[in-house]
Amino acid sequence: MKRDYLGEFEHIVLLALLRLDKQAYGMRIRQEIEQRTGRSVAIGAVYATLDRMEAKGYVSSRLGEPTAERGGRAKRFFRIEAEGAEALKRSEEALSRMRLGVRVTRGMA
Amino acid sequence: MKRDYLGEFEHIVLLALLRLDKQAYGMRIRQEIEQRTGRSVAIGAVYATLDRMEAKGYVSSRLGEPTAERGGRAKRFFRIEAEGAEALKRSEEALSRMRLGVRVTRGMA
DNA sequence: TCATTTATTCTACATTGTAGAAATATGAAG
DNA sequence: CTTCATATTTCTACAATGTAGAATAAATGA
Repeated sequence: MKRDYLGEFEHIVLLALLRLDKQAYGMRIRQEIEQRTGRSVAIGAVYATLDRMEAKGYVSSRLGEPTAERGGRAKRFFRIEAEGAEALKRSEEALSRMRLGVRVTRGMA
Repeated sequence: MKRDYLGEFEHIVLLALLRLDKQAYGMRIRQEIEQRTGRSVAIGAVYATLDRMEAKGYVSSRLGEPTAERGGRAKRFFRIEAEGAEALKRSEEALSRMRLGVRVTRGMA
């Protein structure tokens, strides 16, 4: 039952990675999503999603230098991999084609 | 754990409803999604998703006239309800805000 | 060493996604 | 009226994704 496109939250997390670029680590990703979308995000949800996408090869991670400025554990930075970018593209294109010609944000009913 | 936005497939199905308008019944919805997105869709997936969204008040359904032209069971037509339209709008807007300023379909890596 | 801070990891469960066989309802043919 | 072919929905079971929050870890400075 291997899927080749993204779930809703996976989609949002990948967009956050692109958006944050080198700054993409768990806590920051969560903050970015909360600020942009206005919805609250459990930190566990972010990591679970990232871990699963890493297992699929969609993202990779590396530990940052332990040079935090005011204490605290080292950051784990994530970046999108080619397969993740492709899945993102597929999902974006599928939605885009479904949306073609329909008014989605005005007088939908 | 009540969600106020859509899963990926729910999202696509709602877009299909808008797109098909009065023609929106299970088999046709499936066909529309397959044609637009290029992915194959199990008919059970369509109904399960529609049934769950109906339970949430996102869509409603009514049975069509049993006046099929070449035999076959009556169609069950679906339409999007106000709450579904709102959820769709929220999902679209969340994605849209996450996408703002990032190149999603070109040179993403 | 302890308190504080920042961040990740873990565990458990809810919701959504998926597949395909089974069932239902019709019209047409015999 | 019985059977066949067709169109469509319904059902069942399981896999994948989403979510929550407590627990744990690692670093700093007093």
